[in-house]
Amino acid sequence: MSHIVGIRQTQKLKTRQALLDAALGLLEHQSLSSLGLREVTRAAGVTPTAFYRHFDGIAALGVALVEQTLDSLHGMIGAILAETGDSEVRLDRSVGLITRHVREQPAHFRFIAREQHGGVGAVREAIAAQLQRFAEEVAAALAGEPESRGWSEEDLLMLGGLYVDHMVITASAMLDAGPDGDRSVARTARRRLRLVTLGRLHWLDGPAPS
Amino acid sequence: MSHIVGIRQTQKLKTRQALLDAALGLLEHQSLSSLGLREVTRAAGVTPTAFYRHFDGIAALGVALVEQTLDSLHGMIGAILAETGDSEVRLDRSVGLITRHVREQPAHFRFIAREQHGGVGAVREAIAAQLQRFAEEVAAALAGEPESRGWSEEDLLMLGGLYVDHMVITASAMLDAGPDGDRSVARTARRRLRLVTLGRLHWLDGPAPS
DNA sequence: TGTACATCAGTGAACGCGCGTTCACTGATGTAC
DNA sequence: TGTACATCAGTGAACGCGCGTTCACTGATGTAC
Repeated sequence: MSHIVGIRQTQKLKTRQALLDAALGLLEHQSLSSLGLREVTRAAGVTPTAFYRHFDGIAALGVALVEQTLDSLHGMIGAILAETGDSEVRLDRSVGLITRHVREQPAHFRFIAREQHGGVGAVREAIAAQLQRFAEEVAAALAGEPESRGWSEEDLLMLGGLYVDHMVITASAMLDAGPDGDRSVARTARRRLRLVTLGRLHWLDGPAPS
Repeated sequence: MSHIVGIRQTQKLKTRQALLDAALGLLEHQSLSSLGLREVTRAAGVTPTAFYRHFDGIAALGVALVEQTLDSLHGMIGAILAETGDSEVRLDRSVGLITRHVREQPAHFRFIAREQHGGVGAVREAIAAQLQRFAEEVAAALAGEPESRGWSEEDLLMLGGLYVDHMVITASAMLDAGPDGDRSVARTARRRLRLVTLGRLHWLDGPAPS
């Protein structure tokens, strides 16, 4: 019981992380299904054989990458939900937070956008499950706001999902646009959010949803 | 000048189409960047060498596939825009049209959703250009409606893009959900559209957009 | 219409290469006493 | 603390395989006269 973490385990985790980091870097310009095991180990500085001490294969590494990557998105969502104040200001800050995170962690967002509909089933499912969790978290936060009085669970989840999907779309658009296009993408994202917010405020005016 | 189309040209086009069809079929379960040239020619029933009579490489085939595939989406968008009548009914019909098209041409939608953020730059750009065109078409159609009085060009384009993005998201969700999930995905899609429509109707009530 | 030549879509053999996976191994770390 | 043994993360050689691309070719189609 002596060591809580031994030298061995520490080193193993370091190698594992090196593999994950190397993979994420390589995925900037290709997709997971074309990523080679030898390519990853070469970039990580270990032999191909060592890979199998950590993952069954590239698909398993992809799933691990989903967990790790979505932690960073989770922090961002938390920060957005913590925003308070006038809705126009909040909306501005939300888009600002997305912009900053995308610029700080471009590889993470690119990975999620790319593999969300990518060729590796297990990874697609892992991403879908995490984004679903995010949508539920957003829905739960929305439920606490006065604007949501009278909303059904289902409608809150619909709106939460809409926000999450838009976050991914906006991040992806920023990546495609490059730093020079940030302002323009942010401008459009703000307008889209404003439109959705307006729809939200008048949701209960309309005909009963079917 | 005798023949408008000779036997040779006809046969060549047939082989080219066989390559495109074979590729689209194979892309159901993988992404373009992992698709092999030999794999495609094998499925199309020609030798690997023949491929080069039609395309420079897999990326060029991908771009050709974008053109072909988006023609089918274009028809769908036209059908949606042609819908008239009460907004609740239109919205219902639009979602119905998407559902039907997705079930009839699943490979086309899957390809677009997957490669929109995929690993092949030329293909990503081709898809982005076509979706931008679609957004402009939708914006032009929206401009003619009475609900758009007072809307700026920029806002119309923002809304057009929002509709197009949602069409892709909905189609992708249908594919992921499988036939049994169609009803539930359609239900959520209708609500999202309804929310956006409500936002549209109150767009000019809010503060001046910045 | 018939003939002689040109074109060119598709063939089949060949190439060098990097891939994923296996195996027996090494030597540092961990454990029992 | 010291010793003897067990564990196991990472090594390095080897394998068979399918890949993309090249090349000279064939024979049906097209063209000129």
